[in-house]
Amino acid sequence: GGGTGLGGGAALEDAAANQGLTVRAYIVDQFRKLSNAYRAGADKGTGARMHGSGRSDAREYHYKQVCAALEHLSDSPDWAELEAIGTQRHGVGGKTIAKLRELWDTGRLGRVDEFSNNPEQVARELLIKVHGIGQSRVVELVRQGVRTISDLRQRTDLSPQTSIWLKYHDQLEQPIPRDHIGEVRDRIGAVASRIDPRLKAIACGSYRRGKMESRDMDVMLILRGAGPGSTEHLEVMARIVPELHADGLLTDDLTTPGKFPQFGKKTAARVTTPSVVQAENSIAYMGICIVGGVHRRLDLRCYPEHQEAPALLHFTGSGDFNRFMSRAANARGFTLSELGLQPSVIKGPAERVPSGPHLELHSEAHIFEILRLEYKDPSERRDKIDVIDSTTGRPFFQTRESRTALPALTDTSRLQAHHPAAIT
DNA sequence: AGGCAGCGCAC
DNA sequence: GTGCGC
DNA sequence: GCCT
Repeated sequence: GGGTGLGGGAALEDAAANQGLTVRAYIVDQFRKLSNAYRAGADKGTGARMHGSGRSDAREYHYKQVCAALEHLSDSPDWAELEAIGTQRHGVGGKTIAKLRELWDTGRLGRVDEFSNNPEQVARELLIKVHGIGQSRVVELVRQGVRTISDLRQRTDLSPQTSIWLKYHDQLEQPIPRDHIGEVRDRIGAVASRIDPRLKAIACGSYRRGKMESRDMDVMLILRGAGPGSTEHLEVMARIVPELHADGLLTDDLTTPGKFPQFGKKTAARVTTPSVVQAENSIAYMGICIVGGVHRRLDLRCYPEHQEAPALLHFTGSGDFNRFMSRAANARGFTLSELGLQPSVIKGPAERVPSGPHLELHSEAHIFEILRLEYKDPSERRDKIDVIDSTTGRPFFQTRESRTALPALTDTSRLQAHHPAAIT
């Protein structure tokens, strides 16, 4: 390829330097902007049916893969290194290489400029950060003229969850210091063991991945001794949330913790809807707590002990890592979720159905082992390229050769021989 | 041409 | 069932 | 947008 002539890549180096970034960081930033733009419905906001309209989700996904690949470049890649990822990295194709070439030659991406010069697109990317405003609502709100958070506050048709979240908008945007999350876990753990001494609290999410700061708090409760068939863990949320309000930790609920809305005074849900009945047995809680005088988002979930390993894996993330690990599981003939791991097969169009029992999972490492994936410490679970095929030692989604399901492992009888206590 | 993770909760 | 969050 |  060209670009190795005099001054090749100078425009790119200048653009990066102007922002105080390495060339790699600048390139990743540009593609991350594309991913964010498509998440915010970049090709859905305009009435004109442009080419590719309606593929926002897939493109967001695509550009996330591209960012993962680009993260593995050197600080100052030459053109040969950039071009090489087109053949070396799964998910990077011709259009992406063309965009890299555009960056190399001009230091800019026309598509990014297009988006940042479009006030409606800028508004969509701002407003989609609000809790409860997703791609669908943001497109409609912006179409109706909403441009700023202030505009949004004027609306009378916001969901209760969105209204609550907006009350603390500025505080919720602030990063949470690591220490605060450990403190909240301990407070929840103390309250939990008063309710039932079998309960233990574990902080997951980016905290467990070792980050010094987090965007929210993710705490998991495990009911020790609870096995398959037990439903006791479903009653925990309705009992503990009122206690956490009384303790002064919780200030607002974004989900209904149970059938006692009088305890969660500011609960977002109404009293008589079917969802409240359903919420009697909820395993997932989302709310707002206050630590060190600052309001923070808190997610709380409760699982029986036999689901500890898959739940821990799932809620430790990252989200991208989960998606690609699940895809790897599918390719191996399994379905993976926070509830467990079980053999499954494709049946008909777009339908995957279980073909065997949930396996007994002793630990996170056990899950990696069954799937023949290299164990990754929580701090190493970042993206697609961290999902490693342990039979080759290479990223699961990097080779072009097709992979086969694991014959020995999709054979359920043999599986149960290896793991005699498979769970139905 | 179909798939891109899989689930719980609000509505 | 759709929208949303994780 | 890319893979199968």
